[in-house]
Amino acid sequence: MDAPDTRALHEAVLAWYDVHARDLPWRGTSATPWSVMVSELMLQQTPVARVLPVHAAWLERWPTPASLAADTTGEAVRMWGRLGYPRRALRLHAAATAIVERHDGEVPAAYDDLIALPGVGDYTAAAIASFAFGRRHVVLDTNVRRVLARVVSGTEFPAQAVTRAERDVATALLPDDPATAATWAVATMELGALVCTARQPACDACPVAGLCVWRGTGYPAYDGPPRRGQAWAGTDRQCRGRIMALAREADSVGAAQVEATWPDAEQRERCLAALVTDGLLTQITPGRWALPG
DNA sequence: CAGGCGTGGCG
DNA sequence: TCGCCAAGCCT
Repeated sequence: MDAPDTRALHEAVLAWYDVHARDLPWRGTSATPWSVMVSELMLQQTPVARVLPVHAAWLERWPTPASLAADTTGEAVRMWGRLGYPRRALRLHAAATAIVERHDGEVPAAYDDLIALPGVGDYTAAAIASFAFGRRHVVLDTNVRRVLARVVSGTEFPAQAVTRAERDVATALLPDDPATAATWAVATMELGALVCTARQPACDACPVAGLCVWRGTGYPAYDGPPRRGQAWAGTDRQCRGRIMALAREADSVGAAQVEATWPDAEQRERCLAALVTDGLLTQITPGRWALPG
């Protein structure tokens, strides 16, 4: 089966998005670049439903990069709540500081300026430039990668890391007009999020089912290397999470409270020290810790 | 560059 | 139930 016709693909996906796009607060003309940037950091590895309330509260409290930069990292971590990966809160705070220092408090529009900010990698830089400023960039997130793997390449899942071939496919498919390219980017992401999902793709509802190589070749099973899972029980990540949950809920925590969170003393102390090193906690007195003030 | 880094919902 | 998954980044 041949790769789908680019024009037919564009028309089908864009028409579908026009009807089915979710009305998310960081989309649309009223969303500021800062709102888009905050959403992108929060959405890294985190479902939309969990981001929505935190994003709203965050922008209410810190409507500009300067307002966040003027507050403490500890307050940023506290507001981050249970979104997970709390170092993202530190990076967002650091990015806000850099934006004030280097860009006069305005979120930059250029990819090169964006990717130089803490917590902003290739995907996030392309996403902000595209969604907030209408620029033309290849936006390769897990959704887009899965959609292109199936529709164009005929495989159920993409490789572990982005390959050159994969980027070439995405580049070739990117519409020439910047505004259309930006819509294409968000539309392919949305298609992956709502229809072409990882576990149970809703091909009946898919606008490009008739063009899809994976479907057209009978849904060949994934035959690549085993996909990386995430260990959890007993790991440092779980231990760190327990300690951070305590710290978010109180002004400060004592050694006895920390002890009660985790039985293995050596691991507990190691994680506590690492959290301090990471800047997520500070030792305020001997045997007492708090979010950094 | 493979592995570490949170959290919770869902099939 | 429990493994898989959710708009990655950093080292």
